Amino acid sequence: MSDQPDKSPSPDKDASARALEHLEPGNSRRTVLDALSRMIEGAQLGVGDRLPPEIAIARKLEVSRAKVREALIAWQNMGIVTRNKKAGTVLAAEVFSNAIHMPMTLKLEAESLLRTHSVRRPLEIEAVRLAARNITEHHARLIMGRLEELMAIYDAGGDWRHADHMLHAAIHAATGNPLFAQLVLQIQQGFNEIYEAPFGQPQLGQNTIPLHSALAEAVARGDETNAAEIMARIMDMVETEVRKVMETYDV
Amino acid sequence: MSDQPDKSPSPDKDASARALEHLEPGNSRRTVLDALSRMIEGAQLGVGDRLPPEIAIARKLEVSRAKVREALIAWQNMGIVTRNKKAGTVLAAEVFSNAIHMPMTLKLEAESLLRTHSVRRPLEIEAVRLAARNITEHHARLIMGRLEELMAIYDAGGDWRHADHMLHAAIHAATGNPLFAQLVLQIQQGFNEIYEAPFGQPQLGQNTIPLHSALAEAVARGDETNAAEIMARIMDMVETEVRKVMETYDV
DNA sequence: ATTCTTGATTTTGTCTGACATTATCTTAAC
DNA sequence: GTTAAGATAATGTCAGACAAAATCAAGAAT
Repeated sequence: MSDQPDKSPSPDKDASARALEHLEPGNSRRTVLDALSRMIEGAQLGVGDRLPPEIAIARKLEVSRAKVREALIAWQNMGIVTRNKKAGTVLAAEVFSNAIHMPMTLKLEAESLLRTHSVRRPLEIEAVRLAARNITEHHARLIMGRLEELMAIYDAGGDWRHADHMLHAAIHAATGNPLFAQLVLQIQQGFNEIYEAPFGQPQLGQNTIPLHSALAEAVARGDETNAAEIMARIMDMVETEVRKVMETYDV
Repeated sequence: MSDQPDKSPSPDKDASARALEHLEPGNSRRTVLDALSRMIEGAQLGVGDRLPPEIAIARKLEVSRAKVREALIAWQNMGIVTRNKKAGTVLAAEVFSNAIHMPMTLKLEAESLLRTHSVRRPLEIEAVRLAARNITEHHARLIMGRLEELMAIYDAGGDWRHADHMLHAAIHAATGNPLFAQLVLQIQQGFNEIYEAPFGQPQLGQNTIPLHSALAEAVARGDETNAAEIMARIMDMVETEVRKVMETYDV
């Protein structure tokens, strides 16, 4: 058994202790988060490092534990840290002491993912239907080209998200109606913003990639019904995955 | 001294008391925010209305004040509510707006009527399907009320467009997914902008009004299939009308 | 020697009750 | 009528205790 420099045994504890020394009382408004930011910067904490326990922070900062708690929970809600019973509070995203005001990124309200998805679903289905109906040789070639790129990256185990997006964009283009592309793009962005931040699990939709071959072919061959059917199946699979993730994380 | 209906002295208090009755214990994780969401929806609270005080919520929900506090602070951080000492917690944004941080600045201007319509179509159909599936007595009553208003104005030969819009809004509300309302509203606005300016013929969709009775009833009775069918017919009729107008004016 | 179990420990999660602070409302004085 | 002082009601803060859960370590069983 070789050493595992990736997940060293107790870097957290070191980091946590080191970090504590960078905390100073200094009481004023917005103290806690600022102090923590300075601490993180000063102690050079990175993603995966552990923050000191609430009670230690509270003592060092000379405030009550409740106040520290609320501050840390605020960060948790922003996806900056994760919090677990014995594991403590762990940095999940880079924190820049200035950028903490984070302009109200999106927070995960319980069902926002599913809501977003349920709007995307009919649009995507209608889009492939239209694309199949209005398919031209030019667009068919474009779609099959994008499919090829996607499958190459997917088979190689790379990050297929961009390629996936390009394939869908090609299909939207084939509808002859740019509104579909615009709308679905925006919805998709909203979806990703909601999803990636809190869960940090980029592989949502992975299972649907193999289905994309059949989808692209159906569209290229002009088979409206089949294309719509496959897209419906893809959308349902995504929904299932979303529900599973939500369950896992008890959202 | 005349009364001031605009800034009534204590509407908050009314709202706050009314709201309290929509709170139910139900304990699990993430309870508090969910319960509050339901409360806001149930009591029909809007921007500017006041939530009950922390302690009242805590008692009603049978949890500690600290827990309620953390939940409310989370919403505060999201910009959903504002909190002040004596003023209490006040709704600052629609609760579900956080699900939709998307800019949603659709540039519909240049697009043609038909393009707009073909995006609206699947959304409206899916919306009535969802509305019928999730229909509640409250929403059913709301929809039928709006239908009555619409038909009264229509029969009297008045300008029914606002009433029509209100009916559709009620249906969107019944879906439980505010994204539908937002999207369709924007698309509809784009549609109107494009249409009214060049053609100045406000009665587009006139023929579909009689169908709205059947639509509203189908939704209210929870008949997904029938509702979707009728909506599809309505959308097709609108499309036919648009084509006719375009032909007439040689667009 | 390895695996499994069991218990101790640490940390967050929750509750309780009290007091401080402050924005608003009320009342009284000018 | 306007201003000023006090009462009030809400959030803000604190301290201390216990519960729950994840990790860690030691010992037992294979």
